[in-house]
Amino acid sequence: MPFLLLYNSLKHMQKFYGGMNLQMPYDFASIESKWQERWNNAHCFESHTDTSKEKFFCLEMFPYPSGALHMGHIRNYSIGDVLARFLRKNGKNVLYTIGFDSFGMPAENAAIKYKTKPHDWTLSNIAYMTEQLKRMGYSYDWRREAITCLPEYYRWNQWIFLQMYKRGIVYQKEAPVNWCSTCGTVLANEQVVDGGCWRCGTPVTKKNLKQWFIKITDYAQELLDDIEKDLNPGWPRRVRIMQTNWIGRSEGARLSFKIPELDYELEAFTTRFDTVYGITFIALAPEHELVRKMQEKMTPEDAQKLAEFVKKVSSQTSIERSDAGAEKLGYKTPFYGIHPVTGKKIPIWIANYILIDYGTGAIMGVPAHDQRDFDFCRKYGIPIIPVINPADGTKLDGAAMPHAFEEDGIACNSGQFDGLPTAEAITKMIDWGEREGICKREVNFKLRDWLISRQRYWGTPIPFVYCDKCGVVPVPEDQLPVRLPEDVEVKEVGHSPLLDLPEFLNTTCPHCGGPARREADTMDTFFCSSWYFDRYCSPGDTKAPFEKSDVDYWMPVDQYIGGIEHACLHLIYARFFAKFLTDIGLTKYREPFTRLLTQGMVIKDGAKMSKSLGNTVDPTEMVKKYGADTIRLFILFAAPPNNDLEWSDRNVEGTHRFLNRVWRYVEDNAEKLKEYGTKIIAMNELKDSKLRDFKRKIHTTIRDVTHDIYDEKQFNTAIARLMELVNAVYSLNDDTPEAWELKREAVDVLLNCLSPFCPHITEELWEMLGHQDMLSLAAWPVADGESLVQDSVTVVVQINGKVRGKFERPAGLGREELQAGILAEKFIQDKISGKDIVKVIVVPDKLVNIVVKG
RNA sequence: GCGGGGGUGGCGGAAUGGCAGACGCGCCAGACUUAGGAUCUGGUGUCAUAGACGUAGGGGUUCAAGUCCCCUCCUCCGCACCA
Repeated sequence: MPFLLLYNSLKHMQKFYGGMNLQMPYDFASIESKWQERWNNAHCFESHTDTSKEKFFCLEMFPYPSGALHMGHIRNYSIGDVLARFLRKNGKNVLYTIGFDSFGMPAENAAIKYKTKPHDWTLSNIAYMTEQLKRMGYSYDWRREAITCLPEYYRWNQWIFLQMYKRGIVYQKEAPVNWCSTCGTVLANEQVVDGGCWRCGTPVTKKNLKQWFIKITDYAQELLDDIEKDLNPGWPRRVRIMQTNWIGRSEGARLSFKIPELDYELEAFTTRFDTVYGITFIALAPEHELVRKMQEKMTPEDAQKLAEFVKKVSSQTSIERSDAGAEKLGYKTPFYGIHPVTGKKIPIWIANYILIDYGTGAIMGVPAHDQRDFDFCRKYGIPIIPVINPADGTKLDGAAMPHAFEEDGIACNSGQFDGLPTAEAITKMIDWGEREGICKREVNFKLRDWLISRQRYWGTPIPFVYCDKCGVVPVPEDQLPVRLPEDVEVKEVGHSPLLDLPEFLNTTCPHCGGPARREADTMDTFFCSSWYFDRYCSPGDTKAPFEKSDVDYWMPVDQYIGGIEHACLHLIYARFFAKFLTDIGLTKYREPFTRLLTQGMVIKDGAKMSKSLGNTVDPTEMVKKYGADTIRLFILFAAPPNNDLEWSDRNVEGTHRFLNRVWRYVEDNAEKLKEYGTKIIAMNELKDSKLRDFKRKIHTTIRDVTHDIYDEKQFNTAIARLMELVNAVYSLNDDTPEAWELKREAVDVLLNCLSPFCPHITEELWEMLGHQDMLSLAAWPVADGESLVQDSVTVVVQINGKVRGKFERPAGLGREELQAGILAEKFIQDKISGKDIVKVIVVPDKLVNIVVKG
């Protein structure tokens, strides 16, 4: 009775407040927290290494703890959780957890702005975001969480870095590096996007600094080869192509020009050795080492002019300098190089369009067959000599050509090689050049070594010290971690706070025991994210970054989910790490991520949700209003994972309505459903065609949902199938015991199949129906073959390809039988009377197409 | 410029070469209501009377094309002086 009163008053409230559309027939808030607590107490989602079981490692790109989750995170993790829950229910030993990529610049900026400390700011963000994640009901094994800014984690960054040093793939070099003045630090090549800083967009300039590099280029070929060998088809084509282009392999030859006046041999790389006879100039990057040597031999006035030119070019930002439309600037030096084939004197220029860090930083200029060289020569009046004519017989004229001829053709003006088609010319001329000692076959990559030094505080200290006596000395492994001081005030001083901390900087040399200084630069945070998944396998290990047996069992990741923006950053670094760790015997997989899913952006009002555009939707608010289940379901239903997803408040309500519909049905019919929950009626026991159809619907739903989730990762259609099942349940107006047994079967299947998407409401209803087990751990239903078989089928009849009728037929009729029966139909007879049947196409159980004439 | 996706109702989106538009949103009508922005039922590509036309546009292959082939347009994304 008290319950009834409450219920009625709720109904009244609904009358008055229902208009606000927030009155919930089901109390998602308490249901969701109830089940989150139960899962936690039952340790349901904790996984253990167990080689007797088939594993599945489901991984999501872990977040940067910026303060709060955004919808992009919610989307990413909702996709992952569905897969994790689905596979768990399908008997896999699932590793599914999360962590925080918690080093990096924003913490320093926030520390200045809010007068706090990066450490405190970061950890409090992590605490808040952890609450948000828990509130969403994701089935993480929280014991495995990895937080990269804690010494327990970053000490292994240092350790791995030292292993790389030992193997000779870590080195220090003074080089012109990408500099972001806003961030006050250098950037790796991959972090320069459209000539600007990937983080803040500031145009990047070059700066000469001594920095730490990792020789990722040693792995260029393998990184390239394995894209097609191991990542096809598990990775999206788009990402494979992006990485292939980024690595940028090209085959060609290296040749050299003697410069007698400077006693120097200048090397250049070309992919078009067949055009050597067309060389009319040589061009160097302004940063080339030869520039200094030239200046020494020039008159002071000329040297000064050259210096000014170099200064002008190098002060250009990379956008100004490398934009395809940018003006080509050159400076003619008084020096000549000797053409290696013809022996002619070739003038040497310095040009802004030559890049110091590709090839040798010098080129052979062939204006007739390279548009860039062509533009340059037209501007400075350098001669143009064609050495290839088009295959159609046209003869090119260097003085009259409107643009460079870059296509293949027939060699000319090339001595003994005249008449050869381009492909053959390239091979034969390089063969000849190698025999004559003029050139050498060479492969070049666009990929550069990974610059990992950052002039910042909030990162992993690079474990090296500088000793006046011993030089650069690695910190011994047993002295790790080199701890980052946490109690530090960050100020806007333009350099790392570590430089102002004598207690950090001053140390003793591990080698000689004398006074020494620590390296004050920290590591690029992409170092942290290159192996965190290994740590997930073996969390809390204090003796090693991870236990080999754990990693051998769990790795590689079976499904990785994240944004496309990491295609050429994180996803290349992590692949490189995998290869390195395997090479030193720590692991045995060579590719870390077997399958990759790149989810689309979350869009609102036609633009990516972002704080700067002010079009964000706060997940926490949405969860408060509709519950986690609704938000999860909406985000998975609104679009397939790889598409962009348009946020729609209306559709959120629609999704919420669907869950209410499910709730209402089960609650309103709970007694009946429980009463009849005892047996499954087999298909062959059912006579009524309506009931047989209903039974079939249950099982086709299982079949289709399973396929959509696992094979297609097409969650929107899986959810649509479940909505159809709900509609079917509502529509079955049959009060017989048989019907109730079936309805009970349908509801059980519905709740089970819906549970990966909406784990809370389904657990609650599952329990309401008297189940003793936890739905999250209950086995996924199996479609019963017999129940899938159709009794009858609708056969579409076409005449000349146009639909003219539909007929019910028993399933499984043979071609002839089906054709004869259809042709005998009076309706069809009437349609084709007086015409000749040319041909009849029969697709059993589906279609008959009658081709007629006349 | 090069490379890769896309283009289907009012909207998000479905369709192993075989009934285009599943499912949802929205909209329309009705029911229950004092009331409805709740719920339920029905309808909803376009034009029309039968029927025709419809998947960016044009051509082709096929008994049959949103789906395969060729051309064009539009759009999004990535790379962009890489020798």
